[in-house]
Amino acid sequence: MKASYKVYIADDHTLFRKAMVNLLRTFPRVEEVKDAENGKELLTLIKYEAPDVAIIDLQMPVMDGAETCEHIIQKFPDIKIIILTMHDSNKFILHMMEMGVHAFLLKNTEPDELERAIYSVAEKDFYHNDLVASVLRKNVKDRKTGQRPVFQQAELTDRETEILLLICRELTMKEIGQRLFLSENTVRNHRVNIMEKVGVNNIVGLVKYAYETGVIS
Amino acid sequence: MKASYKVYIADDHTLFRKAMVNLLRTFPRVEEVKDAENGKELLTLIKYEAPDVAIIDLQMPVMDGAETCEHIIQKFPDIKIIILTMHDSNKFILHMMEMGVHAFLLKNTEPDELERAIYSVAEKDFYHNDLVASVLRKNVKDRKTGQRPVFQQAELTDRETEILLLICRELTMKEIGQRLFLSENTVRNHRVNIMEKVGVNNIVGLVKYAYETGVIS
DNA sequence: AGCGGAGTAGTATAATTGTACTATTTTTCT
DNA sequence: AGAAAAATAGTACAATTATACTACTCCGCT
Repeated sequence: MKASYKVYIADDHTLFRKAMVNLLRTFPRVEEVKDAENGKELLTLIKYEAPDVAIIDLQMPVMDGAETCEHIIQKFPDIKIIILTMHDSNKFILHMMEMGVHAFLLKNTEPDELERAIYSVAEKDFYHNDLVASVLRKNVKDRKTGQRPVFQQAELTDRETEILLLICRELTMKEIGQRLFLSENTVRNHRVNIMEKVGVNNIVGLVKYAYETGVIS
Repeated sequence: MKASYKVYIADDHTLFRKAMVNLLRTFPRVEEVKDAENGKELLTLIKYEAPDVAIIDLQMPVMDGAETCEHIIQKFPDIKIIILTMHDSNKFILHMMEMGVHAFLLKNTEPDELERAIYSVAEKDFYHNDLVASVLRKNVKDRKTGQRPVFQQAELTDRETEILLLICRELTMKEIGQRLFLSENTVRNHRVNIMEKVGVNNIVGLVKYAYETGVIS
């Protein structure tokens, strides 16, 4: 067991990130802190020198949390990952647990829970908390009601993402078809496929999905 | 000119809030920092002892940023207010400028800009930055294109907010009617009125409005 | 050479939303 | 007490979305 750890943090909100750096430096067993604005920047830092723990915001532009984690887990399996997220409803959590992420914290946890989580993932490989427990519970429920389990969540294709973005811009299928030189029917099929994939059954669910996964804003 | 200031901060994300408290304490001319989880709690603190500057997250549950500001400005006109917001697209900024808010910062500003803003509002009553400038520009554009100017934005009634929330939970008008013991028609009328008020013409616009103004998540 | 995924396009029907009004009752404010 | 705002409920029609399928083409992979 190491006495102290290198911790990196990636978050696009500078104020939050810098404040977190400050906070992390107050933790006695954190010896070094670096910060990155997005996933790409974090990977650059990591290539130069690997940390013990990486704290990653799930909602980021440029390279989002999920994508960043995938890279890190594949190329730097020794780095422990703590995900920060806004919403407990997050549909990706289970998927990311399977991927091998080590902890999930809501942004409204207490600083000392973060501290405990850091030491826990560094030493015991995983930090189990209420958020994780509730996601597991939800997954069981989903299976019972016959809904698509969260971890079967498929990624959207480029075309699908493009159409989702236009839906979120308040365009109808007809308008999207005109803009992309596609049949209205094709666009509608894409939308149905997207709804299938993300597990919702109306347009409101799509917009929420877009917000919650960082596809927009 | 005072040598140092009392600063309070209200934000529902504990981790961010606590980290901000830490950060604020590193500012040499900030002598005291207190934090609150929401608007209501902030007002309680203020009633006990008024700060020089209040930093408020626009997106909060319980009592949101806009509501909190209104209270503070009316009852404690000496307190300077700095608003923190995620999105630069925020429809309320102009309205709140008219209300008398003293500064607006995106959550991705640098810590030292926050520091400058605190001293500026405390001494010169206002902190003018790019965000404010861009909102003013947008407003001019809106007037030109004949769109509803941002500051004419009407507030939603309690019932309307209640229904907007249920719409965002992916319920249809029928389901909302059943839940609230209302006619489906009544719910639909409310929705039309909401769409009128917020200046959109479909449900996607409503959900986006809810996200961007902090009505949800 | 054939399989699977992605993208394209279609038909058909049911359900819901969007638009445009009128009208009554209740609450709130002055 | 009277006016204004909010909440309630309705009708009618157009447009869009939701559900459930089939079918063809193109491209990359093994």
